[in-house]
Amino acid sequence: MATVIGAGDRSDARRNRAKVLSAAGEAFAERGLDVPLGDIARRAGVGAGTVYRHFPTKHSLVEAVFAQQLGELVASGERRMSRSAPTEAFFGFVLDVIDTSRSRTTICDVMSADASWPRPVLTATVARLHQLLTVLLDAAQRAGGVRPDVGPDDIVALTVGCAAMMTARHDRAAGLRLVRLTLDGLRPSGPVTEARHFRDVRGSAPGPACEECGAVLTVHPTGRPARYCGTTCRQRAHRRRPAP
Amino acid sequence: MATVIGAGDRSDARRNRAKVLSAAGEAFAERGLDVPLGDIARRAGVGAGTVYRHFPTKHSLVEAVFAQQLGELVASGERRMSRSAPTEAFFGFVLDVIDTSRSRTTICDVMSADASWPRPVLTATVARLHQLLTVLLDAAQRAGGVRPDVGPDDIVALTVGCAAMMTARHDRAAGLRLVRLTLDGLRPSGPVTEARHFRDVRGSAPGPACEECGAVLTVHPTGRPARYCGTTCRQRAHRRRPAP
Amino acid sequence: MATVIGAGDRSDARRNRAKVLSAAGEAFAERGLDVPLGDIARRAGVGAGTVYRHFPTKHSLVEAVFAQQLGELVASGERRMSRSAPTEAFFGFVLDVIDTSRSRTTICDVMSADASWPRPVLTATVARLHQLLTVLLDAAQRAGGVRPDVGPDDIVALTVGCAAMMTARHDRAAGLRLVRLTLDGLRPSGPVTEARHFRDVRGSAPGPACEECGAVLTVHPTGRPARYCGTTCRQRAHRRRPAP
Amino acid sequence: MATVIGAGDRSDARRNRAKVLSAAGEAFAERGLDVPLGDIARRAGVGAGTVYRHFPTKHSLVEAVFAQQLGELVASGERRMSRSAPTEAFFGFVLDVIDTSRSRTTICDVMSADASWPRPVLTATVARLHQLLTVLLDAAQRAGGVRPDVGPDDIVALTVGCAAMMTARHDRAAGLRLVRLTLDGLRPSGPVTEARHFRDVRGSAPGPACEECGAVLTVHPTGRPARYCGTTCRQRAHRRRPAP
DNA sequence: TATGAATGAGTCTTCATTCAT
DNA sequence: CATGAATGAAGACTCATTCAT
Repeated sequence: MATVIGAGDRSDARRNRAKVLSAAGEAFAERGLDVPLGDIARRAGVGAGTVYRHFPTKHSLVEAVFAQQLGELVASGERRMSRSAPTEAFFGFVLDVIDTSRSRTTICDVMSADASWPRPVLTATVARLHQLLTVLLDAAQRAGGVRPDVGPDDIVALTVGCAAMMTARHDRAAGLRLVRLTLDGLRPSGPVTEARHFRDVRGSAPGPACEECGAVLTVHPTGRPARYCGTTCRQRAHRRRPAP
Repeated sequence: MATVIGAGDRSDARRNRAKVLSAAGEAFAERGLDVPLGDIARRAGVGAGTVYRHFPTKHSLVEAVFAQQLGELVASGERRMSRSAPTEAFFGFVLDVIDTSRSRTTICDVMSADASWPRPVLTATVARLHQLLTVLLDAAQRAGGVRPDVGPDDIVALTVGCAAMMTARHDRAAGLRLVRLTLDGLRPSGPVTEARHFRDVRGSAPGPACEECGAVLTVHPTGRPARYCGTTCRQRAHRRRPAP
Repeated sequence: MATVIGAGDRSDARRNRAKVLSAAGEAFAERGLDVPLGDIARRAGVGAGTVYRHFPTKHSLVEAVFAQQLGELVASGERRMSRSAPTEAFFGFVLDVIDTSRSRTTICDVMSADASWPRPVLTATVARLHQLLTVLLDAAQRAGGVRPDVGPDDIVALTVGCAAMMTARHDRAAGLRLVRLTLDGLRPSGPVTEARHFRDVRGSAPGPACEECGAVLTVHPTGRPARYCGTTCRQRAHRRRPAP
Repeated sequence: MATVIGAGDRSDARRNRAKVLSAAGEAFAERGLDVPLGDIARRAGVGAGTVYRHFPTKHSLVEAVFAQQLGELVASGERRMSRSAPTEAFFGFVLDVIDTSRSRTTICDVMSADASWPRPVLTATVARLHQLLTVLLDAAQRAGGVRPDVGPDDIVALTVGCAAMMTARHDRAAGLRLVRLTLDGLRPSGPVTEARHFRDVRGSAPGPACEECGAVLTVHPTGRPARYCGTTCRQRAHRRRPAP
């Protein structure tokens, strides 16, 4: 069991650890989590064993890289929170997350759950991020800057999605434009659709929605609760079900 | 020197090809593109050699799987185009792409360019998809159902982003709600932000935009063309630049 | 998970499996369980992957090698049992195990429990061997050819010890001579020591023995049961105990 | 170019050397010679470099550990020699070696030649041990306490074998009983077998023996010297030879 | 000087691809 | 032809040994 090294150690060790961390960050961003550890070592200018001494598993290296990056995000978010008006802080933070995620494409892999990579990783940092997001969102919603019917989980998903947009659109400015388009949907004066009549519910479970298309369902005080917004969706959902 | 088998061959060969294709589709969806070829073969109930007879490379198998899936999408899109009103057809198609991508998570990997997987893959089918999208978008825009200042590339990026949202939000209905929120931003009555005054330009290059925040820039007929919308953004961009 | 291959497969596969098995047997005998798998593969004239196909772990290869060797031993023992007189069969079998163990030195590692190698291995075959030994021993004891106060576990330990002797004494004949000297102690007319008055108890727990020197203790029907054969041994055992 | 430190150096260096030595002894006993050097260093509470300062190779550490342990044995043997009657001294010494080898299982690896570990190691100490053994054996034999037809090499092999027995039999008392059973074969009134007529030859080459079963061969002054004790053994040996 | 960080060759294992049956 | 066995180039990880602090 290799000894994991803390911050109080020898200066050269600390320097090496930092070199490895940043090399890994770059490598992951450029080539995905599959880059060989040897490449990272070479990029950092150290031997493979050194990487290993600091991060006893490739897994733990991934963990450390993202923990650091998320840590920086959280720090910047906390700074914003104390310095800006609630709404501004919230949107600024989300934009920060999205924008910086360009240089670490794989953040999706880490934050989203379908990642093939074992991900009970990062739990602590992710939890901190989530909490910060909740606080910021809550404040922004109380200030009237964000529609009240979205919850933290929605924001996380939107963020991941926006990061993906930025990645898909190679032009940074164009990508940001799309992101703004998307995030503007969060404002209370947001866009209006056929299925727009969201109930004013705080949190991530904004009341019953059509299981097929997601439209908000009118709640009747009596009768069997509706699952779909109409016959069309009921039929579609039926077709989707596997034959018994 | 395996002979690749076309559609005109013996029927059992065609059947095998289909079996492999569907097994690979499932496997990729469930476990990502990294699933070993042997597993796919086993799942398909054929030998590894048989997979190779039909697809000379793993790469080409990936290609074929997504070509087929995109092909189905394109077909459904074409059906929509001929049957529905332009705006409805456009949004229906995009929603289709997003919604079905849940069962093949990796569509991002294939459509987005930063995928670690070599992707000059699918060129043909992707081109067809792109063209269909262009046509649908154009029609919807002409019908006034979609704001005129977005181009096909924007739509692709939005689609990829929305697929990511669906993946990140495990609740399908909640995911769809976010997607609608996002796509509503495409409607002409879309949301309005400080940086909203998009110029009415078709295509993926909607005129000069702030390189930092994406806001549209007012073009002055004389003088040096602006790169940023203001001092704030200029300063930000400056900080982003690596030290010389 | 590589597919492990049974006996009913392709002939070349079977041949390769056999080649690997015998190469591994030789290699383990010559150089211990630590020989690199690559060396075994080279010795067998196959690729590393082939070894892997047949034995998904190095562990399982070790397992298979010893299972086979023990299997052969068991078979020969069973043959002896049906063909020879009990005492002859018993000694013949034990000598067989000891003598053949020269060509597979590491049998100790597998049969003895302190082997650093994970050894819940082989349980089935070892159990069979143990049972055969029990039957043979029992028959020989009933025939009066083996003193009645030893149990199967004693025989296993003696066997392991004798194998070690053979290994330590490079001259095969001289080694066998020592082994005979040792095994002769099993005969009813065996050697006589100060502590020789073993109780006539069958099995591996032949009644109370001095915890220090192993001499058989006289059992008194009353009083506190003795742990040592005398003051000398009690004192020695005391010195051995760690200070409190 | 680490300087090896002798016994005449600073006292803390000597203390460190001792700590490493004892830590290594424990580690080898518990986990075999394969225990990583780093673990030994940690167990000793020193840095890896310190281990290296005292023992320039892992090999030399092993050497030192066993040299020390054997040294202790030799010392105790010499004490016995001067204090006890010859026979008692001999058997006491051998039992000592066997019994203490329980706490350093790997003595077999060091004393027996097939050890995968390079062993021209301990030559000096082993030679001393060997010499002591020879003296003790000789005295015991002259005193009539040990049969005259065994040599020092036989004793070494018996000792190694008995140590293996102790290891194989987890119950210490039961193990000791087996050991006594075995060592009793060394007494002049030892057991008698079909192949028992050992010639009274001192040393490790006690005259011509059957190459197959080890029985002593009658030497005829004329004719071709016999290699086997009879037709049965000749046939067995023939079957053992590899096909040409 | 002692420490423990760095090194890199060597080991096991995987898997895309080829090829004998 | 289909099958699945063989191949061998990587990749993750270990650890004896060296060397900077």
